[in-house]
Amino acid sequence: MPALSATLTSAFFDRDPRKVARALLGKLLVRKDGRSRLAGRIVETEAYLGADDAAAHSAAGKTARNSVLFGPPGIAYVYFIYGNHYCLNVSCLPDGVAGGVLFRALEPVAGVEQMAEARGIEIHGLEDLKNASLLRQISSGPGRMSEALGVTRERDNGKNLTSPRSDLRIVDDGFRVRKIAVTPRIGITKAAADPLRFVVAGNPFVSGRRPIG
DNA sequence: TTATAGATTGCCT
DNA sequence: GGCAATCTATAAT
Repeated sequence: MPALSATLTSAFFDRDPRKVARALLGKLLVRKDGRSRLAGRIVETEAYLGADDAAAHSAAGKTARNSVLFGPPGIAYVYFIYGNHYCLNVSCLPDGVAGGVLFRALEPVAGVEQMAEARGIEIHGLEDLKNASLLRQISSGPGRMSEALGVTRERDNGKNLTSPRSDLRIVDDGFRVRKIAVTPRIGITKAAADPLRFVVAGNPFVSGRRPIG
């Protein structure tokens, strides 16, 4: 990791989820797992606004499940969906105001083989490490990237992502994305037309059939 | 107490 | 392209 890397602070998340979702593109999501370090570059996010967003988990008010979204910024909100998958979000806006950003896809950067193993994908040698379609299966989708990084509700929900000692953090290593595309969000039925999904244009690790841009 | 939909994925045809 | 897997929250009995 370059010398000028910095963990994002709570101030970064203390603003409109649309701004946070856009600004997160190109940052690194880093997991410290014992002696190993797993990292992926964020290439796809979705903004979930508070009270005015029918598709947001916070839309119906505060419950035990979604309380993190109503708390201070920079906290991990992890939920279990369809009986199969975990999805990772980060809370935005000040304590008392709901809002968050869903992480949807990563480009694997470090610990690629361990992430593949967590996904049940076999990687054998340099040949596979260059196999784009194989690498794509590791973390191109919210459930996939959570599995690759070992994210679960039990382990990570409520975790402060802005603490330097956290085993799950978001790091700015100076990388800047070239172009950002904005589209409607994926897999929702309410407020489905709103352009609140942000992707790195042309990046092959974005979820879905083909790259955007 | 029972039913249903859900911020998904992988396997089937 | 269709659909099952399988947990959770919430709505409907």
